[in-house]
Amino acid sequence: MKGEHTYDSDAFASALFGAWSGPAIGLLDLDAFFASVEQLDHPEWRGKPVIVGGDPESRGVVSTASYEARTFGVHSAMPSAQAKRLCPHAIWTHGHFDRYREMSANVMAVLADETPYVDQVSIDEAFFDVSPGRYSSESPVVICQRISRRVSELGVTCSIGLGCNKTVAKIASERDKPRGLTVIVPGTEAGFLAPLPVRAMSGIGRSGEAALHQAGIHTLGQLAAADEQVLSPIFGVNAGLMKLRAAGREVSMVTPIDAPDEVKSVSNERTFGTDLTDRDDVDAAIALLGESVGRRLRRHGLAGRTVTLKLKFSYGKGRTIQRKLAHPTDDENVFVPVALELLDSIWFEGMHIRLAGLGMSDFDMSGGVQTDLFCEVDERGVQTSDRRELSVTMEKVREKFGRDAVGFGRAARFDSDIVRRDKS
DNA sequence: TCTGGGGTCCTAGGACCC
DNA sequence: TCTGGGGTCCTAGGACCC
Repeated sequence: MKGEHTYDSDAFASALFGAWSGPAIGLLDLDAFFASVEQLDHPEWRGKPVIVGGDPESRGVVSTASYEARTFGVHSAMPSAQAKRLCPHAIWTHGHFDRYREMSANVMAVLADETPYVDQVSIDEAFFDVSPGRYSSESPVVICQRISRRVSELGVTCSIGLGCNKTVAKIASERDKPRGLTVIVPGTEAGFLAPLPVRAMSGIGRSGEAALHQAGIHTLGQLAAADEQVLSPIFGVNAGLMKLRAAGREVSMVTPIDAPDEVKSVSNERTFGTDLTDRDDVDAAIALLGESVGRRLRRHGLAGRTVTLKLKFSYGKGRTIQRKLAHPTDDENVFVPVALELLDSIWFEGMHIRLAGLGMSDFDMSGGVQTDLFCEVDERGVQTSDRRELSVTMEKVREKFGRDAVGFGRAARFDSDIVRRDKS
């Protein structure tokens, strides 16, 4: 008997896997998620190639392609213009992210109803722990089949991988899509992983793969057996962990669902349809990015101490510059001028800016309040300005009357076609 | 007609302190 | 007669993920 199976029959699975030994970790991955939601909401699009992504005419990329579009060779992260050539008759949409978030929350609620141990890793993926005896004594396979069925009832489908840890579950989930359930029986994971290319394991990207090939390591089996001295220059402090993961021996923690993931940074960036060369335009773009970052910081109740300005130039290379502030702030009237000073430090006439990004991080508020006579600091030790109230008021107006109700007028310079990516 | 928009984590060098 | 080593903070950049 091989360790890898795809099951269709409840009876067969429960007969075979009534007794599961050790941890049972699942990964649920929603199939072509954004495109599937669009097809659910637009019945006339079902069975047709649907592409969620950026504008083919500017510099957009494909966020998600429906399975019908994938048969034409279209896939995530492909430049939209290329996708358009491969599949000219595809239905295009820029996406409806509030709707995707809503559907994602419904799916996560199904998971939470089955087990309290859920780690949501993205809008369309979550690990869950269904180890027998941890929460329920039911067969993990049966629980996964039920999850799959309940998700289908919501109008979208998922693929699930089940194994002894996250690495195994994740790779298993990719074996059979869409609507697959792939089970790696405990004890068979090393054999399942060994022949796979190193790139199959998350955490190994293009450059990691190249470095491993250089060292003569091509498969996960070879990685598991490799000398840690060889892996150290490639993975740094994680060399030992990568070996363990490749061997299928990693021990995964799946935290209870109510443990909120700590937000480490909040940022906003924008690629322009045509490069910005005028300094006033760049300043306006940064101010606009700052509004969005400030709004999200305040919504999360966060205040950051590090301002990061990110630029990409027309010839491809980029720069990121950071500055640490004396006080944390959630007020763009404070951190946007800092970002503009950072820009001053590298700006030259003739610069072609393809992308500008602005981020805030370093939210640790435990450092205590420093006193500073030269800026306003509120009772939390957060630096503010007399214009913060204006920003807050504008947000409230927008919430009530819509995004375009009020603004500083600089938004009009840039179209807004921001699209997020979904890999499945 | 080469590459979007979020994020996280790690490394390495320099400044600065003892 | 100026020099070692360790620790920590800050900054820039890169790899990776969805």
